Amino acid sequence: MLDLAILGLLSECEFHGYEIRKRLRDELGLFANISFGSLYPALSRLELSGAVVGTESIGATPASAPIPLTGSLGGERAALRSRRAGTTRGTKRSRKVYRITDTGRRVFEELLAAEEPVGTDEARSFGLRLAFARHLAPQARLGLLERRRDQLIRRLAADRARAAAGGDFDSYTRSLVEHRTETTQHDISWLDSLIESEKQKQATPPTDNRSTRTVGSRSAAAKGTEL
Amino acid sequence: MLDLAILGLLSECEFHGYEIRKRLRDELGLFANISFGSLYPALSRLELSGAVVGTESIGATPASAPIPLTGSLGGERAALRSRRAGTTRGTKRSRKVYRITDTGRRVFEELLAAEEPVGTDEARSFGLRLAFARHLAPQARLGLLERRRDQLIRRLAADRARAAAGGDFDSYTRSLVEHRTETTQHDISWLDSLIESEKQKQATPPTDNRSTRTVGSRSAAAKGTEL
DNA sequence: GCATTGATATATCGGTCTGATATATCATGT
DNA sequence: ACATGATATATCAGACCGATATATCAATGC
Repeated sequence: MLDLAILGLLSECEFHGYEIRKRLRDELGLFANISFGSLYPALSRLELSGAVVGTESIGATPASAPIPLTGSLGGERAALRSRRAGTTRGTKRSRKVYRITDTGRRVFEELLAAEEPVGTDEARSFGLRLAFARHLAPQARLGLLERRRDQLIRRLAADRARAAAGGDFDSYTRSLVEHRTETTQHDISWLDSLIESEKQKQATPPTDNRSTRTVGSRSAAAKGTEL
Repeated sequence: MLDLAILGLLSECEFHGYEIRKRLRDELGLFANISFGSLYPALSRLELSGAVVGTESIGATPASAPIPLTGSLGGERAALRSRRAGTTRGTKRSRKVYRITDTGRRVFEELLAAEEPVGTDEARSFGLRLAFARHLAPQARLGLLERRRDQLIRRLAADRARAAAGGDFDSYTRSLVEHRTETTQHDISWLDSLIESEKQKQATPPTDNRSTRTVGSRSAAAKGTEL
């Protein structure tokens, strides 16, 4: 889960731990606030397995900055300032910058294409994979969408069975189940439109006919579903 | 989290571990498939702290069945059958039946009324508390709903900031964030209607004027929200 | 000037939950 | 007779979270 997110981030740019946390929090909103107690062990794990390499970057960076692309680090400004002021001592603030390796890219693609674990944070797992869907082969992408759709269909069936059978719910519980059902239906419609637009894209492979519009948004949902 | 769910279940009836798992899975759909690796430790924890007592119930139950209320246990049928067949040996299948104590009820109310942890499984945590909302004081119930609403408002703001600022998303990521935004809006509307109907209920406390209809379903959402 | 606050940065610890696995009893179908 | 599957409990490694510790530095206030 975390490994996939980290590798996905690093596949585009190199970062240090603290920055990875921020990106994961701000970029997609799928990870509220990754704990350092899971982030740093994850980075160690990935480094040990050779998926990433971490280089100790101890300030005092020369003007030809190999500073990572992040343009807003207090440390960098401090380094510049101290150099401008004539102090030769760079900042001693240590940052370990991580870079993905070829092995890492392979691992990333494996994780991304892997069968999703069921029952454990399904929504987050799917969301994360969808956010990196551009790295998937078209056919694998379609598989991802359809597996997620199946999950939701099963959930809808379970919710309906609950509503039909039991029934000894109080009004709060009843409202909870009702709302869940509606939400699941909405999710399924969304997936239907994603799947439809994905199939359309694959049907016309060569000429990229102005299909830059947001995928699956507001297009009539696939008619089959029977909600 | 699990403790709250377990105590809530046991507050109505006594169960053994396996049955608790089933109920948690089937009843609300909030827990997909609780792992025994968390369930049994949780029960031990609760027993050690005096919130529940577990009595080893080794089959051979007399006909005046103090069998827990679950009417569908293979073991029970087996016991009956073996008795009918003249065998004095009851089933040796051991089950540990857990019963909530007064301490446990107190702990349950504390957990239920406690400030929800943020960021960690917010949806599940809220859903669980809503399912037990009947055990809350009206004012605490309103607090629960309004805290949840605040969470969602914050999420909506964050998602909009993401959509506004960044913008270097591919079509999949864009669709993901769009869909999340819609879902959050839907959740807020739902909470608005729950809050509205809760306030209405509290405004007219004495005469229970036919308010048995499902709470907050289909009623015009509170107008203020500005979605 | 200098102290407090807050952002940046890494690390570790205890505790909770998951997934896998082991072990056993019993019912049912073939 | 034998396999399959539901019932029932238990344990383990590993992932993740929340809290906490530590340190550097910027900005703010007095």
